[in-house]
Amino acid sequence: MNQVDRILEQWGRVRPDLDVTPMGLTGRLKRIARILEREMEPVFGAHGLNLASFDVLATLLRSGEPYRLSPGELIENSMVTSGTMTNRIDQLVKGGLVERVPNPDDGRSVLIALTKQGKRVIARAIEDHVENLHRLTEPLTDSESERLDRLLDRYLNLLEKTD
Amino acid sequence: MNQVDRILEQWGRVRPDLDVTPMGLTGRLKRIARILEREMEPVFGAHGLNLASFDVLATLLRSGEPYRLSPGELIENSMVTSGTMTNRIDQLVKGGLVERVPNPDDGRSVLIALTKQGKRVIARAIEDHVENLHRLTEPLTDSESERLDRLLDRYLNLLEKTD
DNA sequence: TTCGTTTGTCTTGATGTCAAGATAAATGGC
DNA sequence: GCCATTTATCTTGACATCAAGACAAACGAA
Repeated sequence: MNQVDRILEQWGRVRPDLDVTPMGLTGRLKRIARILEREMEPVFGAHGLNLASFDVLATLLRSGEPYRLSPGELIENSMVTSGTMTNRIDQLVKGGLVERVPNPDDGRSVLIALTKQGKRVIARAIEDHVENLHRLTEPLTDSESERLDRLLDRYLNLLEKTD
Repeated sequence: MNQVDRILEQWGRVRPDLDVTPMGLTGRLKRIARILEREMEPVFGAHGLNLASFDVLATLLRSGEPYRLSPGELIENSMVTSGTMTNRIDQLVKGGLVERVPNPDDGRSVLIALTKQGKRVIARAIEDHVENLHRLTEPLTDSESERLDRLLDRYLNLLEKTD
């Protein structure tokens, strides 16, 4: 009996007219996501990063050579607004991890490029992060992980389709 | 093929030495949680609330008569810091939805009590919210919802045990 | 070519959150 | 009963985010 179950029970007592079944699923999702986020942050911190800066650098690294993307491309990958991305980039520029270079194909745009130091930092951070993810998912059996991943995949596809 | 799958594929190309399998599960979780949150906000907004104020009011309502809890109890329910809860309560007091009353059993503490208006607002908001949750989970079949909920329940219990 | 529209990025102001510490009451060993 | 410690809440300062709008370049229909 965990926190979410207790919440469902309370609603059943106070508002028995409501069918709160879906709250179990969404509540657990939210809670798990929150816990995972908090477990990830210290690993980012060990490399001088936070969730936001790690997110941008990792997107650049996995885009492959020459490790350059426009702010617009970074925004698509991160589900944040343009103002947020400007701020994230500013911080990274200040830390010397990326630089803004003019986009030769579009005068309105710039390209965000990993610096040498930025590449070094994210290349190491991603290793620790992946190791941390293994630690965080390993309590589940392989079969459970697979089934959970499949169901999440299906749900995500359904949610994205609805928009 | 969605965004998360694309990310896994990119990592496979750029860093084939890393086993990024767990990233699928955690990435989808995060993304779904984010989408759900954004789908919920407009419903809260329709009642003059946001996620934070809805959270506090709903906790008070489902606690049952006399709809009073200490800030500490609210903090336990919401996974936020004490400073955050102080701010949330301040906003609700300003809006006339709750009031701070002295705690007769403990001079350090106060009780946060739903006002008449607060109770009216949250009682209506919770109905719309539950209806919205049904909409958001209904693309899944009953069987899928159940299996997903069971797996999330197990994962949440495992994560909370580890702490 | 021209000029209105679209696109890509940045700016501004407000808000919600957190960490760290302040404050005041309650608790407990002596 | 006294005082150090613990507990409950609030304060402060910093920061990430968002919505709305500003700005400049690119586009496209006439």
